[in-house]
Amino acid sequence: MTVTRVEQRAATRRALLAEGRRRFAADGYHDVVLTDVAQAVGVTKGAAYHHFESKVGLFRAVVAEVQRELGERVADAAEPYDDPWEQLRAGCRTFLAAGCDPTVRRIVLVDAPAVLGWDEWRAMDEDSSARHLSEALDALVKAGAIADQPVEPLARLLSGAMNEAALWLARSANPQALGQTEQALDRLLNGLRSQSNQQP
Amino acid sequence: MTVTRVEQRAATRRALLAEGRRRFAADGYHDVVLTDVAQAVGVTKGAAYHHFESKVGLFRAVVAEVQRELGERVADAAEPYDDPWEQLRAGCRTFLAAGCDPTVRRIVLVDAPAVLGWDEWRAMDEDSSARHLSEALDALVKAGAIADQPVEPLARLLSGAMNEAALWLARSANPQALGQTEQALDRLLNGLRSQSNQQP
DNA sequence: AAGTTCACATACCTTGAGTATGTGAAACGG
DNA sequence: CCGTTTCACATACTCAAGGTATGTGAACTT
Repeated sequence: MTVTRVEQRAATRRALLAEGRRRFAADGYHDVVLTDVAQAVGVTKGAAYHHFESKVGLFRAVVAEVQRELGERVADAAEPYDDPWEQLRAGCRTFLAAGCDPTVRRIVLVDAPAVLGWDEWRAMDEDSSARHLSEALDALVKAGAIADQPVEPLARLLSGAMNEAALWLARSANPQALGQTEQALDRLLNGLRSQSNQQP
Repeated sequence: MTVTRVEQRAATRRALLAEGRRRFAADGYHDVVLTDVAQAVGVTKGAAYHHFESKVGLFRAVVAEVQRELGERVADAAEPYDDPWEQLRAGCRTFLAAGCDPTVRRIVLVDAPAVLGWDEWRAMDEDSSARHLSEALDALVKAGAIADQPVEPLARLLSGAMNEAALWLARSANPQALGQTEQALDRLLNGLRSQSNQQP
């Protein structure tokens, strides 16, 4: 019952990643101690440093994983629609809901910018979910559905709006809050429509 | 040339606060070492712990100070206008510009949520700048200028939008970015106007 | 079967936050 | 004016945790 090295290596790495993810989400980056993460997985700190160059390195890998999953969920939600407006709305709503997940919330939205620095965080965000937003807006501009304008500032505004709204929603006890936020977001987006194209 | 104790105490506290503010803004919370802050001011770490209960305590005091100044700037910018729409726009524009300040950026927008926790950060934000936003929106709803709706979700969306946009603007080399962001924000806000009230 | 690689374990170092206690000058009471 | 108290710090120490240097045994190679 001997195990190959590549198998073992991959298993350990996955285990460290999973345990780190759990703890980073539950306790926040600062309160997680690497030795404990390793011990919980049945290895020592040395193993963690063999797989990741540092505590930040493990965190970075976790952030990348969570971001990638988030991006996929957003993309999957938008994909079935043909109308770019509906794609945008579906993506936004999925993001709002997903951002309330404690893992996304704590790891990606709260800790990552401070731990990795805003520039790196933004680069990772762009690679995953924020890219979909820019693309959707770009499609709407090209289709003439919204006023011709630079997409980047708009994408940043909307991305930040949804990030913050998700953080807030996760803390809200009001069950209507999600629906109200979606409505408010719809109103804001509606402001972008070309004049001939307004909806009530 | 003997100095009273209250004077001395106040002077030391102010100096620690100022030096901490400089370093937190320049290096980020994690890379600032309390001993160095104290030494730069001509006292030892003991003094810092006498005035603030911890490193986080000093940081919290700095955040509160920066937040308060920011809130005042926003309020001052809005105050001269009578029209609530113009008050909102002026406040938003001032916030966008102020958020690019490295001190606000790093201390308030990047580090504070992770270091103090999102809940405390939000409470402080609400006490200073975000409150003005809610009040402005509330006035617009009551005046019938924008559709009747819960103000809180909308305020969160807009607050997050401007926070993120400010972070992005600070990193943008494009001199037109600020103007483009202001335009995009205007378009979004315009979507809130009551139907009878749309503007080009 | 001998040698090499490598996925870890072990032992150690270092930094920095936090604490416990000391001290001397201002405040205060007589 | 003098003894006492207060307090704004300084000094010396503890401890947790990130990081590093090196050892080791099992898998892989030849």
